[in-house]
Amino acid sequence: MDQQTSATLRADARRNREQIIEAARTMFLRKGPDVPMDEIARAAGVGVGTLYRRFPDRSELIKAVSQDNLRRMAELAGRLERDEPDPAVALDALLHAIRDLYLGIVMTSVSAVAVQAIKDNPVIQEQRDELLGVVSRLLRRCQEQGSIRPDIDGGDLLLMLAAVSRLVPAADDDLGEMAFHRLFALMMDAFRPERASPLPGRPVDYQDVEHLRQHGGLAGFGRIAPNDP
Amino acid sequence: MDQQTSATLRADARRNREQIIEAARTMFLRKGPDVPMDEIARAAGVGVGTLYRRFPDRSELIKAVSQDNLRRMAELAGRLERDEPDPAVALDALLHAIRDLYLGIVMTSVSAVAVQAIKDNPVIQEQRDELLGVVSRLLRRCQEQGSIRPDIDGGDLLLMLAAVSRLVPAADDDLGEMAFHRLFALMMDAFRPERASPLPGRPVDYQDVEHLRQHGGLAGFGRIAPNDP
DNA sequence: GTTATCCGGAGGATTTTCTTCCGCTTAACG
DNA sequence: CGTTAAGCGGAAGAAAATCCTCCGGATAAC
Repeated sequence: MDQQTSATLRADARRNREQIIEAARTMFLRKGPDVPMDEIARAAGVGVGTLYRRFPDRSELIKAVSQDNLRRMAELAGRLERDEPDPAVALDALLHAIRDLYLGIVMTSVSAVAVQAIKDNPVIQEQRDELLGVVSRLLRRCQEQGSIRPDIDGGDLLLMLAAVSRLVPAADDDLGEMAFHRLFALMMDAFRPERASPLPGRPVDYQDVEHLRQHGGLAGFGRIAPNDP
Repeated sequence: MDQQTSATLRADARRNREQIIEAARTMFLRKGPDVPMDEIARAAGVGVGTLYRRFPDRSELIKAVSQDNLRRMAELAGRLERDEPDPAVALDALLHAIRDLYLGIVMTSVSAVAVQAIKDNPVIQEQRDELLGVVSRLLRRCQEQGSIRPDIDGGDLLLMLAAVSRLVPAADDDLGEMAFHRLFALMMDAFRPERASPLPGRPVDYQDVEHLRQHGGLAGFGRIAPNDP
């Protein structure tokens, strides 16, 4: 059912499908995972009927958004690692892409439905591993060259991104846009190595993040779909 | 109606009232402003009836929580400014108090209902101004003594706190607790001067935050009560 | 120009959340 | 202790929010 997605679809239908995913990506970030379907449809400029025709239920939509996010990121990550010799520049570019696309890293790494969607699809799963792998390697190289503090791991980065991502700006608010960019930049400075003060606890890795997701250890984490186990 | 709050109340009733406020404080942070009243009641270990008897509707509860938050913080802020000569130590202590109490700075500074509640009560309003004043002064002194980067304002601090506060840990999860403390520390490091790279935009002040709240310029900001104007 | 595909959104069905109400408990006080 | 006024819990009816189907009309494709 998901295969003829882009193939046998009429032009307007394909356009609408993309608009829906785009709108859902932002709305999930802005209002949370149980934002009403009507609102998503309105934001996408289509009727609810169209939304339901393309995505029979909420979890299908979440799956689609997650996979789309992941595909974009994996693509970019691969390209950057291949073409950009300086890991600091590459990591910077990757994080900026997350910001500019409101990519909701939370969703692709953290939602149970999204995780299920990923497991269901070997290609996507490979993309996920690839993406996390690239981030890990870039991070390590940055730490080796001294451009990122040594006392953090990928999970720390992920959690910080998740926190800041929650404050995605409204579409038409310049001040919000400015504040969001600024907050993001401020966050990135937190990872710089100069005179880093000792952090409590220990570096948080991807496995920790997975544990937090599964056990609801942090509010706003996991349970991206209302009826997640 | 709010005056005999602590006065003419039977001992068990007063205890319950406090438990409700405590539970609501955390639940608002964990689940957002429209968390069902039943959940708050359950978390407080009381029946819904008790909750409604004490707080006739949601906005009364939000008001009570906000005022309670503000009272605690203003008290601590005043004490710190008076007794602690080093502004860096004082500011640090203030921020740690916010963390330890899950104080929901968001709510006290940012919700329309909370803002209304504050305007309704001159004493509380004075406490609010006092608190923001203390933070401003401490911040300025820290910047003068070189312990905080000079290119930020109070609003930047507030927004960062709001972002990180959203990831309040679950009650019984050690990993979540650790990650939360760590994230908080990481955030504070972002404000140190040694690693300051040029930030985009301009310093965000309290007035900007107020504007963002009123116009919904940042997701998750403002509209703490479902029917906020 | 024809037709298969797609669209929008009104509105009934369903789920979630609110709020009241009353019989049972308990703190307060002599 | 015993009395009593204050307080409690939570079942259940009311209200609100959300879901999702359905079909007359529009439009891309050829």
